[in-house]
Amino acid sequence: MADDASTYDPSKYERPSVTVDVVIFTLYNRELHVLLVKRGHWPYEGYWAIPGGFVNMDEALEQAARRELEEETGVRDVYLEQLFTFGDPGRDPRTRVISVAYIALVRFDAQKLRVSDESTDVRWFPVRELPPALAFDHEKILEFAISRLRSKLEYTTLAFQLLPEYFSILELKHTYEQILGEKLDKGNFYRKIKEADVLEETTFMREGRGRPTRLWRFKPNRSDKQFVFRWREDRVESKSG
Amino acid sequence: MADDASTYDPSKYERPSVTVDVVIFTLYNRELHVLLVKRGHWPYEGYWAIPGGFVNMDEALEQAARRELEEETGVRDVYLEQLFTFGDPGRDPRTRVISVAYIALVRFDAQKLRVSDESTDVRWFPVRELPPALAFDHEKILEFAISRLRSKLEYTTLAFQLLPEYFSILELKHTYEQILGEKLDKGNFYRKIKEADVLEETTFMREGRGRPTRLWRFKPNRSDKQFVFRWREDRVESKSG
DNA sequence: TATAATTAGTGTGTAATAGACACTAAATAG
DNA sequence: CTATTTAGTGTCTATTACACACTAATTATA
Repeated sequence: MADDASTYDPSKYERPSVTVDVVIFTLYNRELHVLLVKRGHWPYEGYWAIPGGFVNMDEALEQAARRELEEETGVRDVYLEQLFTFGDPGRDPRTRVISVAYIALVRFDAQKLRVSDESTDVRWFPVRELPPALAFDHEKILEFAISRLRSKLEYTTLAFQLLPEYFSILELKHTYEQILGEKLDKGNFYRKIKEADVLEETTFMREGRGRPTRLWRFKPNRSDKQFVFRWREDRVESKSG
Repeated sequence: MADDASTYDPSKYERPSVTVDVVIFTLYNRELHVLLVKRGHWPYEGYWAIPGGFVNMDEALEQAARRELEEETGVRDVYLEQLFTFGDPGRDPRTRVISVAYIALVRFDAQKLRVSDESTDVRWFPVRELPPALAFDHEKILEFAISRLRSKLEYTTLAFQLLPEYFSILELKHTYEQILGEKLDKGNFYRKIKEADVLEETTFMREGRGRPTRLWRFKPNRSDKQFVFRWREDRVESKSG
C-alpha cells in the first residue's frame, strides 16, 4: 500500500465504503443455481441482487464473506474464493462503494439451507434462467463468477464441493456437464476420474430396476485441499483483469 | 454489495481506507525486475515497499493504479491486471487499509523510466535478489504476483509486454525462461511460436560475427489483445483464493 | 425364467501434442 | 577458408485426448 510522499495521515482522506458480495452456487434439482436476494428499497428496489454487506472495521475480508454467507444461508465451512474487486465510481448511487466479490460453493441441503422455495425475497435461480436485470453491476459480477467457475473446474476438484458426501460417478459427470455446459464421454470420464485417484468406494444405492449404483466419496485426506488433477487440457479462461 | 436489511445509510458506517498497490515488472539486463520504493517514515521506515497510494473518491480502481504507475515510472498505456485484494485488519498499524493489488508489465526504457540506477528510494530489484524483508504484507503480495505472472505466461502473450517493439526469437525465448525459471528447447520454441502466428518479420540486426539476428514484432492487430496461444499444457497456478 | 433396464465399466484406434535431441542452413568477421 | 553465430528443420518416442464400440453386473417385472 501506501505512500512515499513525506507527510500524510490516512484519516484525512475521504473513504469509500467497502462491501463483500458473495456469489453462492449450489446444485439443486441437478442444475446449477445461484442465490439472489430481492431488494426492498432504493436503490434498485424490487431488483434481484447478489447477497452481500459491509465489511466491519475489525474483520478480515474472507471473514466478512463467511459471515454474509452464514447470515444468508445458515451454512459454514464451505468453499470460498475471492473473485475480483469491483469499484467503479457510480456503481452505487448512494456513495462510493468498493465491492470485493467472492464465490461460494455449497451443498444443497433443504434442511440446512434455510432458503425456502416460496420465499419472495431470497431465492435460488438456475443459472440458465436468471432474472432479466440485476441490481447494480451484479450481472457483470455473476457472469465473471460463472466464467471463473468453469475455468477452475478444468483443473481442480471444485465440483466435489457441490455434491453430497456420497455420490455416483454419473452424478459427478452430470455436475461437470452442468457447469461446463457440454456433454462428456462416459467411458473417458470413468477412466479419468479413476486414474486421478481422488475417489473412495463406499456403499451401493438400490432403487428401481437396473444394477445398483455404486456410491463414492472424495478421499478424506484430500477433501479440504484444492487438489489439482486437471480434467482436460484445452480451454482457457477468457476474461482477465 | 448491499444490504437487504430494511434500513441503513452507508455513510453511517466507519470506513476503511482503500489503496491500490502496483507490482511493476520489467525486463532489465535480461533479468526480471520489480520496482520497489523505500519508505521514509513510520510505519516500516527504511523498508522497501510495493508502490501504491490511496484511491480518490471519483476514480476507478484501475484508473488509480494507472495514476500510481505513471507517478512512479512516468509510463502509461502498459499492461495492467488486477491481482488480488488484501484486507486483513492490522496489516497497516495506522488504520484499516484494504489494498487492491495490480500487476503491471512495462518495457524497460532508461529514457522513459525515470528511475535511476543510483536512486536510494526507488529501485528496480531482480526478483531473485529481493530485499530480505518488505514493508507491510508486501512479501505475500509480491510472491502472489510472481506466481500469477508465471501461470499466465503459459497461455497468454504476456511476455511481449516486457520486450521492446523489435526483438529476436531467442530474446523472446530468454524472456520465457526468465519468468518460468527453467530452460526451454530452442527448436521446439521456434516451431511453437511460428505456428502460433503472432509474429511479424521486420529487419535484421548485425553485430559481431555470425549470421545476423532477425528481428520480429508482435503482430499489430494483436498487440493490445490478450491473445491466447497457450505455450505449454502442463502446470497450474498453485495458489487460489 | 426370460427380458428390459440400468449402472459400471473396458478396449481400441486415430490424431494431436510434448519433449528430447540431432542435424542442416545462412551469414558474417577475421 | 574457418570459426562463430543465428536460424531454423527432421524425427523419434511417449503421452494424451477423443470418439465410439463393446462387455459385464444386477435388478424388477412380465
